[in-house]
Amino acid sequence: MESAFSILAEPSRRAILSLLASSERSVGDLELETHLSQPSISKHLRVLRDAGFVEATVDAQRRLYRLKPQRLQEVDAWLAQFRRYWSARVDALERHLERMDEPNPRKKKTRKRK
Amino acid sequence: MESAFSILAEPSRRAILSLLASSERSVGDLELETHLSQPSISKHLRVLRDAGFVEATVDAQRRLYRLKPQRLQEVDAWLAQFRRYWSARVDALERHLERMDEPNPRKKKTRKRK
DNA sequence: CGGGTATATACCTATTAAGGTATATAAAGC
DNA sequence: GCTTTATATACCTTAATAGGTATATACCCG
Repeated sequence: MESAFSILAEPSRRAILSLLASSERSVGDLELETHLSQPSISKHLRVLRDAGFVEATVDAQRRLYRLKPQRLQEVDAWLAQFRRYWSARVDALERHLERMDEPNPRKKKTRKRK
Repeated sequence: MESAFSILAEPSRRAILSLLASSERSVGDLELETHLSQPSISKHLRVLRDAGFVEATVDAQRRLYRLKPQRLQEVDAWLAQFRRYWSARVDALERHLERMDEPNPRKKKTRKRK
């Protein structure tokens, strides 16, 4: 499966997701609320749907797209490992302790090249 | 500036950042801890540095790379708009209320094509 | 059924970006 | 000074992807 990040790398897709964050929308709605052409919107929605970021329901000729949060949660989860860098003050201690135990002896002879 | 997401789209770069999350490392350290070639590591570090995700200090021939959290915080901030989808139960109410006020009248005549 | 509306897709082209190999730069230490 | 170590960069080739235009599909309504 495509990584969540590679899907989100595309600015138009992020814009679409931001719009869908507030409520579901049709392709036409999205066309009006972005500067994108209709085929472009449809193609991005296809990518987002295949990747599990959105789902659609049929309303006559329209397709109503809405957000599916799981893939975005993945990103949130990946970020967890870095959050102590900005979350709380106490965590500065954690980082300090880790520096005490780095993988770099920082002096003396070195490893060898293959 | 390149979007944080496009930088993170590359799996090797995410791996490098994950390693740096625990402590700073030299290029050689990273080479040993990943399956990447040295030029590949250097090139990814270059991208990460230019994008502000890491910084380096000189230690003789070595360069010691460490994390700079700001760009990752950007991602965290962008995610904020979606967090109510998975954070608390109360937020389900929010979403429900928004659905009451969608941009789709969902019946009757339509807009015109240019 | 026919015309207009809504969305999806095919095809083409251009750009970007990644990996590989080779090489350049620079410092270490004898 | 020469050799080894550490990292950066150049060049090449290949693959992925985005946007555009044109067209297909499907539904609505009179």
